[in-house]
Amino acid sequence: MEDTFESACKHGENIKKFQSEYKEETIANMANILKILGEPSRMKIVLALSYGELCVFHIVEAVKSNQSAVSHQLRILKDNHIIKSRRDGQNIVYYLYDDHIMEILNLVKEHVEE
Amino acid sequence: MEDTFESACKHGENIKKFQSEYKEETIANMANILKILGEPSRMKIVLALSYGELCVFHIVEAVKSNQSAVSHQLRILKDNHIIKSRRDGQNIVYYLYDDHIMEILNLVKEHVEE
DNA sequence: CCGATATATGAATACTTGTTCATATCTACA
DNA sequence: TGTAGATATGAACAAGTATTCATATATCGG
Repeated sequence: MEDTFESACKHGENIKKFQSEYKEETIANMANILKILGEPSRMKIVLALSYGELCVFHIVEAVKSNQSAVSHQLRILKDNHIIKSRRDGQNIVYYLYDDHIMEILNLVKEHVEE
Repeated sequence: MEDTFESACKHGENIKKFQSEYKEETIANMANILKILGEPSRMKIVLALSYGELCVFHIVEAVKSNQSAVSHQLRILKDNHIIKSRRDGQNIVYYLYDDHIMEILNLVKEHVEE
């Protein structure tokens, strides 16, 4: 059994394992969530909320940004099920969707702190 | 002690905890690594390499891309210490820098598969 | 109901970045 | 040493997106 088209490397079999374990859609979903978290403005919001729910006013304060920018990012985080919101009087209170995201971010923090 | 400027929410103290625990630089580094992984083209390369080292030729095959695009992304991954490379004859063989990245990606995979 | 406060939204802009194309570099081998 | 194979690089282009500005919506107190 001769492969007529072969590089010097001998690891072709592992490619099939990779391709069967990771479907395009899975990879797209994985990349998508990381892309969303991979923006300082959004990352800050998530980390701030990890200490407890906050209204928009306090989020703006925490991340030292402005109301409009924060509101746009909150929308993106909410659409992607990273945070949820509820109304509390005149305020909208935001909080994390679940603990899973923070498990990931804690690992990332360890990683960057070596 | 009266704060003259206060929203209806009562969670201001947590903001300080967040700000002292996460410095700007830490957040920037965390976001940076997630941004890098948050691109399907790069994510695929990393996942493919998690099954073992590969030369560029095989990476191109694994991720179904082309030589130049892959080479550019390999550079970015290498510059950010996500992968390393060594020469093996005519080939350059790429492999993961350490296990840490895959720990993160495994968590992410769990997350998207619910 | 009205004004004030809190939040969301849409359009426009500016910036970042992934891909492509062409070409350069480097290694092995005849 | 010259040629072929393997990989890297640079410039140009296209596409995506974060921020800003202006404005809209919604809630509460009086």
